[in-house]
Amino acid sequence: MRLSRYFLPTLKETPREAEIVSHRLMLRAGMIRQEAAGIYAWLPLGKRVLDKICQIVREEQNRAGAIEFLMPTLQPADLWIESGRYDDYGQEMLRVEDRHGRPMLYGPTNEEMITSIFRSSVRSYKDLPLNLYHIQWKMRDEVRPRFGTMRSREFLMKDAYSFDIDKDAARRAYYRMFVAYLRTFERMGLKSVPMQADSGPIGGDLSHEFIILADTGESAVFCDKALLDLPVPGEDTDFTGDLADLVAPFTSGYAATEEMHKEETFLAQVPEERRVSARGIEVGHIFYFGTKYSAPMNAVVAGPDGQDVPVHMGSYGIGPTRLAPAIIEASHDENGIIWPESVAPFHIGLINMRPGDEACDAAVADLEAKLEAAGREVLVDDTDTRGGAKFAQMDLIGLPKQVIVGPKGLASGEVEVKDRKTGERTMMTPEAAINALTD
RNA sequence: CGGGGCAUAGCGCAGCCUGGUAGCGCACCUGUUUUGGGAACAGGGGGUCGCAGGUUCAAAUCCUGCUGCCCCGACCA
Repeated sequence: MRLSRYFLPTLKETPREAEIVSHRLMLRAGMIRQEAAGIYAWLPLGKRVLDKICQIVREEQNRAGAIEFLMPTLQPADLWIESGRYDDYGQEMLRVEDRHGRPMLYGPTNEEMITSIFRSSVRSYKDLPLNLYHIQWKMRDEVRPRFGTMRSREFLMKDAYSFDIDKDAARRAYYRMFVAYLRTFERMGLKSVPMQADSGPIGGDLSHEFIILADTGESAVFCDKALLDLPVPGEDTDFTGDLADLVAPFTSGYAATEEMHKEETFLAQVPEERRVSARGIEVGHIFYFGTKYSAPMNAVVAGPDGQDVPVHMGSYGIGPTRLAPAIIEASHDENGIIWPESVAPFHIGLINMRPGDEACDAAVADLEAKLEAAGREVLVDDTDTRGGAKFAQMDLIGLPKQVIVGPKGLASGEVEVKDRKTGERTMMTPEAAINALTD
């Protein structure tokens, strides 16, 4: 991609409304633009990041046996009246009426709709287990949206819904998502800590929030440092088996958000040197809720004995529009964003120091073609901006690697390769650069 | 929803107290010189001063009402 033909409205100065670093950097890097309180447009660079995040989420959901589909953003109110949540949800639910006067709503979540879809098509326990997910925009009309897309009113959410014949099968489904979540966040370069969450009226221990530690986190969290060092299950995990043994290490240590925190237990259970008291960002939430929706909405299947029983359900959420700022909170420096390779909008920033200079143009075009042929995504700065400004902008948008092509280097047949994270700069031949960048 | 603040060019701001027909920096356009870590000079374009009323010969400025946005708290993926 050539910067001269791209749409990348970066800002030198920070818009006044942005308080936290990820919000400032997303605005400055031209990733997002605010359209109303808590409502954002995703500009091309931001859209690329969002797509990469969604793709990782998708791959790990699929790996864990979930099946992607898509439900609409607008839902008929009837379903919510049936579940009893239409009145409970209050003003956070954006309600609209269609031209026929039919009450509709912009979905804040989809339990009702998925239950309705399930019950109309699934009749037998033989069709279970089933886990369906989608990645769709949600709307929660919060009183005070803030922190950019970290807490927006309209947000993208991956929500998965599992259906099982009984509680034990539902637990296994829950563990599959548990492991999928650990893997998902790790692939984005995040250290996530599952923390037991309030499971509401259902009770039990099958509700976890996945928290990443960051100074700007919205809630205080407490955990055992040992949990931070646990290895995450690998790609070869067999999701068809019971994952209880894989999950156990993550649920055995102390980890709690402030709502669930019990100081006495924390002090008793965790040795002083391992006590972590920090702030966290919730990037995922999974829970088992039994027959909460299936019973009132009559989502039943015939069991082996031929008798209908309500299915046991769980739901599992990840917010990609929150993950983008969460990753930035975890990975930036004073110059801008530092994207982990896996979610970087482009892998390489290729800077032409002297556009119009024949040798520079040719070297850049050659590098661009070869890197792209090797599957690297390259953003070429071919603008006639001065060098300093190019460097600053490239650092701001945080591409993991930069290649700088200019007359000085080319005089000795070399280009400069720079690592965004370490700042390390190395002169090498274009061929060596291609090798170094296409491992 | 309680408390506080802000609204003037794309972004950051001054002007308002003491009314007189709008300014600075960055960004943008033209030209020249430049060019390896946010260039210099010269010229230029862009604003119904959030909206609606009112006071006045005259309102960005004073008064009233509204709207939007931000921050702290409570609430929430």
